[in-house]
Amino acid sequence: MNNYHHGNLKEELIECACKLCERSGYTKLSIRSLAKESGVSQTAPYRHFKTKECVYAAVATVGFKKLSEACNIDVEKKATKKQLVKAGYRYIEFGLQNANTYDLMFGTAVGNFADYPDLLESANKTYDSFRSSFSKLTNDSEDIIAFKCLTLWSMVHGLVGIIRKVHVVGDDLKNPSDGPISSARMVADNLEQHLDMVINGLISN
Amino acid sequence: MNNYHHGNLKEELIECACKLCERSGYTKLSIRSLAKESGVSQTAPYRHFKTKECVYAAVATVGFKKLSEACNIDVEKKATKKQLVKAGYRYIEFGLQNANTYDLMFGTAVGNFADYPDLLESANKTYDSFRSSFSKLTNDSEDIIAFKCLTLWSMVHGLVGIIRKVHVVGDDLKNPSDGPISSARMVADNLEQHLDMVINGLISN
DNA sequence: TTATATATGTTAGCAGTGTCAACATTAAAT
DNA sequence: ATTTAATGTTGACACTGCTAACATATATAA
Repeated sequence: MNNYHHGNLKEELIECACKLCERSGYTKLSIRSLAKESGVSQTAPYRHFKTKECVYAAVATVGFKKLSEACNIDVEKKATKKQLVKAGYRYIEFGLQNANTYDLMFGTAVGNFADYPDLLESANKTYDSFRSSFSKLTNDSEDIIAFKCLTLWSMVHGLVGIIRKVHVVGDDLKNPSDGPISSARMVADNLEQHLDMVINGLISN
Repeated sequence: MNNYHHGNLKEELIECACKLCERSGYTKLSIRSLAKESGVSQTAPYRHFKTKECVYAAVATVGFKKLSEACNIDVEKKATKKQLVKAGYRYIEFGLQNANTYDLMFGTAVGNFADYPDLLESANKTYDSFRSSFSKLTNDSEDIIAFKCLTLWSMVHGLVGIIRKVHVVGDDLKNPSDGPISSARMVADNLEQHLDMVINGLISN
């Protein structure tokens, strides 16, 4: 009960890392700053995370859980097309509003998910519920479902990346001067059309 | 003509940076290693690049030029749907075969393209030729074209990201143990179907 | 209960990094 | 020919990931 041992360091480090990553991006996160924030010595985090990449993996794991919640795909009920469009919309919203965390989840900072069982499981759950919902909209075979699911996922994933990167104004690509969110708003009005169009193509084919 | 001045340092640094970035990823690149490779002092690169991000921007600039070439969209001739599908295919191929460079072009390592005029121009050219080709397939208004173009671009961009990240095997996402290229091959057989499906949806609507 | 083993935290330090200031040398401009 | 600007060098600072050696608290077992 002495304060030599923190008692809850790992959880606090993860929480702190999530906050720091989302606020400033994962490149700005250092083990040392993490330790300082938790009022602990520079190398204490190494008792809980072998490398910095392990910290990234922990943040990404939390990220996938949040993404699942955000999309809020209810596997029990029969999914409708409208629900699916909404899930796609929420996916994009999540990607834009948690851009730095999203980088960690889909970028290269965490090399191989297989090295991080929790992360792998968290990512799989997200995808499974996505695919499971999709399968209820069609009588296609599993192969075709996987195929179409990949198409749709690529669509929303790609939109997150592109929207964040550019304004599409006339003939030019321009960087958003006012942040990704308002850049997204430009597209948001048409976003459901995008999704609807693609989903229609998929489920009617 | 003495060897105190290198004479061609900037070009050599860029070339070297491109090579190192593509080989090992941009995180492994250091100004110092770059200088060493060019046989010059540690801080010499700072005469040509104010910060490390400027080096990244230079690599990304070259990347966009290569991407344009790879897609090989001939603006003069009238584009066909087949050509467009092929361009999409080549886009994905480029993204997979130059994954590390692609990260630099579409990731967050280079913050604001507007800070790097060459990069902005290079990126704009790539997009312009893409959009220009697309516009020849339809009689839609410019707004609709931009809208559909964004959809298609997101599609291929998203596929690059997703294919690199995962194997889709049954119910699970699995990391490719044998690198992104062979992971892509798994999808490659159906890739033209993907693109064809989406493009059909776009130009027939 | 006491002894031991394990988990967790600390201190000191290495090798590497981006970046800057001050200085040296060469090429370009006047 | 002299000045100026461009380019390269040296030395240094603050920061980083990470390791080894040591300290302390907690869990386990005798």
